[in-house]
Amino acid sequence: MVTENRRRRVTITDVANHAQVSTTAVSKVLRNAYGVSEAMRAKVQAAIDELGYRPHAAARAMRGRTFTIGVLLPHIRNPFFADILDGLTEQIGPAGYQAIMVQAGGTDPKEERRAVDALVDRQVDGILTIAPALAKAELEEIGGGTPTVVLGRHDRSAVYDSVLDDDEVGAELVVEHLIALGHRRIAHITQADDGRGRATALLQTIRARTYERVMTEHGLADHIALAVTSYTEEGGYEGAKRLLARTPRPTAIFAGADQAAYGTLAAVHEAGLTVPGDISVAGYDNARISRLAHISLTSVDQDGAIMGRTAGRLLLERIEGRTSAVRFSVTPTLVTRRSTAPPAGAS
Amino acid sequence: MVTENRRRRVTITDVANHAQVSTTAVSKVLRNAYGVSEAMRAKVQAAIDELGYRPHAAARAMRGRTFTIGVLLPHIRNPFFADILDGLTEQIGPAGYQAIMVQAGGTDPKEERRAVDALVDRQVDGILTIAPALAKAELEEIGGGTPTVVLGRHDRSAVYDSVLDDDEVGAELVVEHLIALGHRRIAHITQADDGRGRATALLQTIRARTYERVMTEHGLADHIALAVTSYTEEGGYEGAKRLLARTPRPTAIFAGADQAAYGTLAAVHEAGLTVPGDISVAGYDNARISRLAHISLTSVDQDGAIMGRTAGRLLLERIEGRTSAVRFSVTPTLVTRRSTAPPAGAS
DNA sequence: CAAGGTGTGGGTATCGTTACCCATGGCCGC
DNA sequence: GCGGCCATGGGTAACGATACCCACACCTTG
Repeated sequence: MVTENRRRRVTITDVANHAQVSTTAVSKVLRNAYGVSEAMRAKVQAAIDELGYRPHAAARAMRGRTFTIGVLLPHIRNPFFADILDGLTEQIGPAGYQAIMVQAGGTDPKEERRAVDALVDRQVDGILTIAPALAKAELEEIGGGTPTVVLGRHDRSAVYDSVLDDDEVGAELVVEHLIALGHRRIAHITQADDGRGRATALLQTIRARTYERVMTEHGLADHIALAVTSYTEEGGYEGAKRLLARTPRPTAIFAGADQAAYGTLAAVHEAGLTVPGDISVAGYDNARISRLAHISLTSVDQDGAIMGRTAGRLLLERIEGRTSAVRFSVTPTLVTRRSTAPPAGAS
Repeated sequence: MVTENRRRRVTITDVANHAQVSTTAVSKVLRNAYGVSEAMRAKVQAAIDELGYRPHAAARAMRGRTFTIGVLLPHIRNPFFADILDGLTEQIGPAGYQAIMVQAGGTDPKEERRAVDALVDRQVDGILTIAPALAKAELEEIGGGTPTVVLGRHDRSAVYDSVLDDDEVGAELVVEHLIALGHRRIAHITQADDGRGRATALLQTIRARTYERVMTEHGLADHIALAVTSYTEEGGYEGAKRLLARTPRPTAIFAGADQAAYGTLAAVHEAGLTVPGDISVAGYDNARISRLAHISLTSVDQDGAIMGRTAGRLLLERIEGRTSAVRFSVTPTLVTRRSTAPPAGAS
């Protein structure tokens, strides 16, 4: 350990001495606890300011709260997560809470579990998991130990809260849009679930099933074409290459996420085809980059900021003692841009 | 506090009882400390596995290490940061360390300081700050208290380590490339520094100065045109709009970061101009999306994974006791793509 | 064979904070 | 006027782990 001229931290005892009161009194002021006179509060606050005292979160964790919310991200490449995080921070910051993030490292449930455990070991007061691939039983175990909000899954649970967008509505919007444009050979790129059990709760499953349902409802069951890769650029590229190799070729590709749509655009271009001339492409998430003129991707917009804010509010409520489970759903909207158009040869 | 059927955590005492040894012995096994026989290690490990024990990081923090590295990110929208983080994780993971991230919330030094303090309060063993806007004095204060690596700044410090790419080389590559293509009216979009002091250490400053220097060296000093906004899509859009309004219009725009280049592309397109027909555009960072056929942005590649790995290595070394300061520099390379071409009217 | 080294295990104080409970004094109501 | 309530402040024992030091057995060496 480097101990050069590392000066000692200011502790609650220093503050207590300086203000001529007990550490208990200081602690009460810090926590806004009951039983503190206005004079006491002022005196202690003055000492805190004077000494530049900050509570030691690790010490707090031994007895009380850490005022920390842990966020589990699958990775930090998806710009949509940034909106969620901004909403979360906006909500919990004023209450004195700090968000810390850990990367789950892909879609491996083992890695994800390790990452959640890292948060639990650090004694966070609440956990927000974003689109976790974990089994529901594991999520419930986590939720049983720490207030938890799960974002982006359609499970219903009694021990944790859910925040999600209505993926069924979103996927329907896209497929109906493409069909309305005149497309019939519409393909879909989805993400594999490496779960061992039923994955009906995963958003990629909902999006894929809805695609199949809407196609079927329109009598297009024979044109269903799925590529099961992943919601990444690589996945979109790989999936599109496979779909484009089919005969007859699809005239539209609905990628389950914008990230995958970017890869799709690259594959289409590489195949010497144009968007939307030869192939229409649509995504899901409405990431900022999708708005750029050069990409101009038709996509489904879900309000990440609201989802993040809500997740924060639900966590604070649970930390304060709520035990009933809540489910909050956002209705998405379709944003049509230049990446989708009627198929060649349509009227 | 929710205390429904929250079962007690397995502690080191439980493990010690179960293995019929002292807690000290268990602690030694956990830390791989000296003075443990092979038999003892096996016995304790068995008890740990059997009980599913995990050390309580907060309790550890009171006396020893937390095995946690804190990462300060300006925000999580820049995909380049993901590469850095992947490199870091790859390096520190096998050593038993976990990375936690906090968002600094823009370029406000106050917010940044708050975020770093949050890490310090959580007793992380080391801190990696990515392109911080903090004053050098503050960074040194932090480095004096916790092993610190600063990424993306050109300061030289005796108390923290630096990891950076040679921004002078990178910027020179871009400007020379554009000049070689035949451009003369080359503009640059840079990021404002809200620092009160000299900002010569900030990478945006180096990139901007180098741009000016190379222009001057080629006798193009009269054509220097700077837009001072920020390294974001919005900043690039805004900056490009201003630059395009000039008379005569520039024929090439060098955006100091890919994110800003995306905004530039949007502004160029919106102005009814084409890339690279009317305007060449180049960026810096070589983000993955820049490789997409639809964007195909000429950019400067800096190897984020290596930078992240190196930062991790340096932090581990410092935690182990190194006190001398180290500076690690990566030499960037230029990746030319279709967004740059000779100006209209050039031979 | 004594003296000292070495390898291994354990006892205990301690980190900074809060939960829990007790002490005190003023005030109220009967 | 007295019992009891309330508001306020403080004392103290934890929380779970590790740093530090000591105890002991066994081995080496002169």
